[in-house]
Amino acid sequence: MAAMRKKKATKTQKGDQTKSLILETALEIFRERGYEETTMRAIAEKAGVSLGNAYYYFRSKEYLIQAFYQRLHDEHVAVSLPALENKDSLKARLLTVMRLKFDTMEPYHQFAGVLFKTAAHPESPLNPFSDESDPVREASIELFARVIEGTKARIPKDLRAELPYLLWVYHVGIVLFWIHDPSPKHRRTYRLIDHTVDLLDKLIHLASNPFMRPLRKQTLRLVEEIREALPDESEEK
Amino acid sequence: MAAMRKKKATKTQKGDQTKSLILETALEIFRERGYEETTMRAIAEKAGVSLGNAYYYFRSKEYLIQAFYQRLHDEHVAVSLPALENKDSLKARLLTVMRLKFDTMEPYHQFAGVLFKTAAHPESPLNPFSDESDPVREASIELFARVIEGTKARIPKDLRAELPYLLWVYHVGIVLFWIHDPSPKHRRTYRLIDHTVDLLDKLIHLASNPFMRPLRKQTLRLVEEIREALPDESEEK
DNA sequence: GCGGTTAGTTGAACGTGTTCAAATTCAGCT
DNA sequence: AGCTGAATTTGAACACGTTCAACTAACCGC
Repeated sequence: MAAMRKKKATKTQKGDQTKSLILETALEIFRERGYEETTMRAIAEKAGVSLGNAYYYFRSKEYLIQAFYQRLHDEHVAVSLPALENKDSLKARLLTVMRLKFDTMEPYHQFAGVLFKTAAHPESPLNPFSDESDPVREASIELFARVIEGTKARIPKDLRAELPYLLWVYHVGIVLFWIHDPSPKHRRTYRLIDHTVDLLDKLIHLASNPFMRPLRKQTLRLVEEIREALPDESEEK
Repeated sequence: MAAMRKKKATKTQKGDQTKSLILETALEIFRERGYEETTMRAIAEKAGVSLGNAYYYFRSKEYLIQAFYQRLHDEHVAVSLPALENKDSLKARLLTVMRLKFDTMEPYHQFAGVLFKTAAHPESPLNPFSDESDPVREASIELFARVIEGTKARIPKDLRAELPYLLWVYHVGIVLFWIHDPSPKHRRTYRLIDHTVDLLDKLIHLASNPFMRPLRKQTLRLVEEIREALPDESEEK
């Protein structure tokens, strides 16, 4: 029941090696050809292992994406933390993190779509909403907590507590937009970020107004209810 | 380029018959066994046609879902319109339509997940956001326009114009929740509807306050930008 | 060393979505 | 009736994700 880090622990050093060899190879072909067009056979062949061996380490093709997503997040954190150091305002900090997110994802745009395709499916292991123990989601929310921690804005406690999660949901929305964004260099996504961050900043200040307290309370209660309802079936067979 | 109603026109009366026979059969097995567990072979066999024949009328298994979604919407409209007749307030009207939506979808809960699984994929023909000519989406937004038309609430023109679309997006969100909702009879979804409708009602009134005009304008400009960016590739081969 | 247990690896086989060239039906025309 | 071309129908073949029984390699206690 507790959150365990890995799906299937490799027991040997050699096993680790093989596993990451397969993952590297898979990501390489994904980047070149996209997800659908990459066959498990091609991955296995290029990695120099048997087809069955790939399935020994990754329960399905989808699980390769989860590994990819993990890696992407690590990279995002790695570039975000230094960039945040000299930023004070909530707006600047959020803007920084959001922009860097998509800088990081850039090379994978064409096959990132599949992430949502599978992620939205309730029974998919990649579903970002269910599976309480999903480490990537937790870590991602954690990053938004950092964004907020570092600012001096006067935000009520109740809102402050939910804000990391809310920003994470917001970021999922922008990712969804980005996936569909056909504009060159995804300029539209960046413009959308600029505008939404500006708006969010204003909304947060508005919501922090004592005048807004009842409505804010009601909204937050709702958010909490939704959060509770979602993480359920962590089937972790 | 113009919105054409059907993907692939059947040219004969007999063709129409075969097509709907296949669809009926498919929906029946879907309801019994779920989407993933239903094979095209099983559909063809039960319908008494060949495998290839099913593909003559439905380009892929996914297209069967689109047809299902169309039918579901028709049914929803059919029960919604009469129910709206004796309701005046925006809140009551919205509540009615939302509840009926999920009453209608109830029998299909277990296989509705696949809708989102594929719908979120940018290249999927089911993607509810792209494909300008998608008749189901248009019709669905139209229903929310009806919800608003029938009320006397004083809503500014600019907001009134975007509200049908915004409510449609809201409804998509609730559907997403419902798909994941494991509570018996999906009570949680209904509770969520009650709460969110209440909140939306308040928000709409708040946004209609002259005091809120600048923020409202900014938000609506943003919504418009997002809407413009999305519908793109209607590949209609 | 040896037996035994566990980890890792193999590739054939299966089920399923999809394609396609060929066969069949059918309506309209001469 | 016979012809023609389009609409419809067929089923074999293909490609791919996934499974699994069997095999090999590595390690551990004796």
